[in-house]
Amino acid sequence: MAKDSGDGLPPGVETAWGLRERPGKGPRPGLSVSRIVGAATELAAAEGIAAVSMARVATALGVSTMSLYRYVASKEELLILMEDTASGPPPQGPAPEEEGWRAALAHWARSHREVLHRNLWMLRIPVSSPPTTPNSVAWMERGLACLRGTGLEEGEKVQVILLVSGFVRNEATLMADIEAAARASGRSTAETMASYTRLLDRLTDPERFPAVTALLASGAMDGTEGPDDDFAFGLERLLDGVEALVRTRSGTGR
Amino acid sequence: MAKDSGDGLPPGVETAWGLRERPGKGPRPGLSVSRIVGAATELAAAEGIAAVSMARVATALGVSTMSLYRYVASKEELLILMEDTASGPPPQGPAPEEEGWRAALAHWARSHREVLHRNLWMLRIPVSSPPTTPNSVAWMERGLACLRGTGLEEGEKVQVILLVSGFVRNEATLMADIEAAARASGRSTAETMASYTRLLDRLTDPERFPAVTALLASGAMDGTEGPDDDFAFGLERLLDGVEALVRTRSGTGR
DNA sequence: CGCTTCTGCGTATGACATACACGCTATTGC
DNA sequence: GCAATAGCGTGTATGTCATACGCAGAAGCG
Repeated sequence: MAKDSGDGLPPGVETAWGLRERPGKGPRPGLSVSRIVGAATELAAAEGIAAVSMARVATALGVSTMSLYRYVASKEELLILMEDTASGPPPQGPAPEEEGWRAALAHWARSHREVLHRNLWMLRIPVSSPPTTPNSVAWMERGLACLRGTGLEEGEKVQVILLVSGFVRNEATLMADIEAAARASGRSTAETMASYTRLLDRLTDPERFPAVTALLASGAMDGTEGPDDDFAFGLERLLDGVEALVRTRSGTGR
Repeated sequence: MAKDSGDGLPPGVETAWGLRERPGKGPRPGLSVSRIVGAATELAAAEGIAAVSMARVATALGVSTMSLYRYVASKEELLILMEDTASGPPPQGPAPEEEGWRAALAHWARSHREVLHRNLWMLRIPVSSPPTTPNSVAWMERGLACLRGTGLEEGEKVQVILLVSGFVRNEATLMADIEAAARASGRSTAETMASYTRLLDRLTDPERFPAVTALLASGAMDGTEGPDDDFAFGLERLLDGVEALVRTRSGTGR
């Protein structure tokens, strides 16, 4: 009865939290969750998330497909575990007391972005359930910690964190999409953008789409701004918005 | 030679733009792109995007699976067209000259949200290419138009629009995920949230996760705030951030 | 009329997640 | 020592999916 450690947490996730002792009954396991996750991640990094099928992961490990199900309840669980290990623990970063919440949160956001950048396949995993894996909770923890001393209510802090992480994810996805489209067509990202603007230019009647036409004419879409600038721009806007809120509260603002 | 209207625009998308005349040669088509899209959308609304397979759409229309490929080059194209028709044309909304860019952009964002809310399946479609369908360009047009008179550069306007639409999409996805999880477990969203916080509470050691522990203790996760409040909160932050930028420019700020 | 072109469709291919049942293995209680 | 037991690896099977290919008939063109 008390074997299961509580609410319906998937077995692999329980392993990740260090719960679930191995009851050394049957034959010794020839595999491990982490080996499976490792192989799957390698596959995803090399050929994209679409290449991650139970069959291919199994052959990469030299076992049969069905063996994996002894360690992982479903493919979805495998993906969640991949995400958790790829995220890794959050970085230390500057403490909000020393350099202010803004620097701390900006560092957190940039670290988050780097993780996604290094593991672009993460962006293609459909989100299905709220985060319950150790590292994702740890990231949440660090994000919240950035907002110590701002005077924000706890609920507001979560919202801010969700706002920032959503932005990071979004920005990274946009960039990854462009790069993926470029790679698919065998051209550079700049060429891809250029052909896209040319297409838009051909499609948009200046009368029906004056603002788009003006945008295209301005040359702003010619890709002189790199993705790093885009990210920095969005993050500054976001943090400005948060700062406006923080200033209305009793925090020091430091 | 000059039959194809230019760069590699998918045939169904060309139809959506009104290009591509029917060369009345063969037998009259018994189907149409819009009928296919309609059936697929009904299916998605009723059973989620996962239920949309070429086979099921075809049977819903009383034709064979392969017939669909006479109208649509691939399933991906079908999804794009579904998205376009479900979005519909953007709303008129207040002109920035009358009520200010902020009210205009807020209205744009809310309308965007309503579309997603009415068609939750849209959130599950993997984004693959930059928007080239008529309605998506029209939405972009209206978004840009909201920023008339702000003094922002064209490039900045796109970034702001991308920022806001990313936020809307993100917020809607978060909410849809919770609702989906609730429906899957047969409980209400409030119960689902409660069981989630209980789970987190059990997992998080107060020493390792002080901020999360404080959050849980504060009762802020007890779901008294509805999703509408969350959305309004995030949007205000975002617009505050944009406003900070606008104020540094020569625009009237009106 | 004959030619071209487009239609709908049947069949086939190869990939996929996963249920199920079997035989085997290490440990535990006796 | 020994049997019961639980965990392990795997083979086979099922049902679903997107889509390539080729055929037969229809509609318009000359």
